[in-house]
Amino acid sequence: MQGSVLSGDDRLPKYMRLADSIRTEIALGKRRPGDQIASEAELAMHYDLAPGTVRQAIAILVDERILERQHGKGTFVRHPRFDSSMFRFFRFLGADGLDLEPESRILRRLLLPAPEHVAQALSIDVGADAIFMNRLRLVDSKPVLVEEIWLPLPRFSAFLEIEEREIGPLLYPVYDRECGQIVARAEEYLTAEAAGVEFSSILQIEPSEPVIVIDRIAYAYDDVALEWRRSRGLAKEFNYHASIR
Amino acid sequence: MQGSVLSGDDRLPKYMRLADSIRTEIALGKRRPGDQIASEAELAMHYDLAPGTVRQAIAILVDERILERQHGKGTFVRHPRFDSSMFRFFRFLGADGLDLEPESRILRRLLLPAPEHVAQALSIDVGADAIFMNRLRLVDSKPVLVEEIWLPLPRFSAFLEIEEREIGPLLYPVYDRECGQIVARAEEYLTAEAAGVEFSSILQIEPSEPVIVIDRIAYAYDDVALEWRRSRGLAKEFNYHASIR
DNA sequence: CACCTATACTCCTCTATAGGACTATAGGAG
DNA sequence: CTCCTATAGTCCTATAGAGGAGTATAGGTG
Repeated sequence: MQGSVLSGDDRLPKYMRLADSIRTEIALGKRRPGDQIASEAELAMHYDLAPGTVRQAIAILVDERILERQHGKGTFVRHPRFDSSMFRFFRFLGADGLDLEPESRILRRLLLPAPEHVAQALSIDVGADAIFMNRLRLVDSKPVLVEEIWLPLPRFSAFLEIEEREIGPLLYPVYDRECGQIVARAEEYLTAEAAGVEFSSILQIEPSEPVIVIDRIAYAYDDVALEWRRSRGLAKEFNYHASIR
Repeated sequence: MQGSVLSGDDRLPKYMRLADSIRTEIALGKRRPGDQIASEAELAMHYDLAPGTVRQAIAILVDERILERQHGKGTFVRHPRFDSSMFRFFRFLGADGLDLEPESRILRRLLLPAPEHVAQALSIDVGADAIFMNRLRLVDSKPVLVEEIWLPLPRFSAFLEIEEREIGPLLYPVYDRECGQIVARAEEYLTAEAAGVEFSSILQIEPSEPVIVIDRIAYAYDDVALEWRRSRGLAKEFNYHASIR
């Protein structure tokens, strides 16, 4: 096929409109992570563009970490891989000095009315029912992280039905497989506080000991908020790194 | 001038070698933040390259936040602006709800033998003398942040001589003006802990109250480590945001 | 004086083309 | 069977050029 025309505002540069068009295809689910997109030559032919213009469009999406180029193979929808990012920050070393894979234990999973800050983040009505899950992460059978997770309905209603043993330590693959929801990006907000009575007993520390609190809102490709999560972990195991310039 | 030849390994693509060449000029101090570099057309002429190749080289440096393009005006060495980044994280609001400019009070400034972690970061000998500075940041006359700062000799020897009143709240401009040292980028490492007796008294809080600890190593354009800094601030005023994908 | 216009310089968009480098596969040589 | 080679498809590098768009300035117009 040849001579197809780019949609969108024609006052915008062609490379932007092509990038928008590919981004939209992904947001609509026509292309999933891992899928190969059309080659640069095909896109150029299809939309009647010069190769350089196509490359410029793709460069934008590579920069946004939506696409990934592989020299000699093709261009692919990137697999977002940050579910375990909490363990970029928390390094738990076993007696042998090697990183340990943390276990997961679900403490509660039920419907509850969403509190205000959650409802706002997930764009649902305050007090509307949502799925609430309470999870404990353990390393060497010692608790290191507690999580409060909120998921909106009806998008995640299937998540209440599935067996607990089907839920591994990584939740985002489960969201994809069981509910068809793909997490594309997230925003994290980080602070610290004293553990307090509730969490000190769960984490088996003193109430005055500091914990890191990470709030995360996860979004789909179309920017719909999918999950609200608050994680608390031992501050002394926590180390975050950032490069700034 | 025309027909100049790119230096560096000629197995590398030309755009990379041009980027390297510009980066090196900046590292050597031939170009300073704010300076305008040669136009794309001039560079293309000078090195006998196609305009697209020059643009590709500049794009790399723009991506690295070393250069900045201004449509219609030119391309400039970017001003690194992150000295106040601590106050991206700590938001101190006055009674009127507006952001407050924090004051600075230097508690100590003297030569001391560098402890191991500092010496390692600054690539100097353990126990070698270095400048140590202890600084307090205040908002509304209330202490909110304590800083320990280490600077290597002989690079910063002028810093010991200058009057305290010449040192404003922002140190990096002082490093530039007084010592000719430009901070180009930094690495930050973040954790939290209980304040402890020493810092609780300085920050006027309880010893058990949590504080955020930010270690920062600042580097020049040529990747020489210029400053080691550890800042401690009230955790409850601290909020860090990150986008991940 | 205030305003407009022409000019020159900058980066930006887009076209068109040629060949190199990397990957994968099919088929033949040994 | 293993190894090599040819081939085709992919992204990557580089060339050359035309015109658009934003910025600044000099000089003319009213």
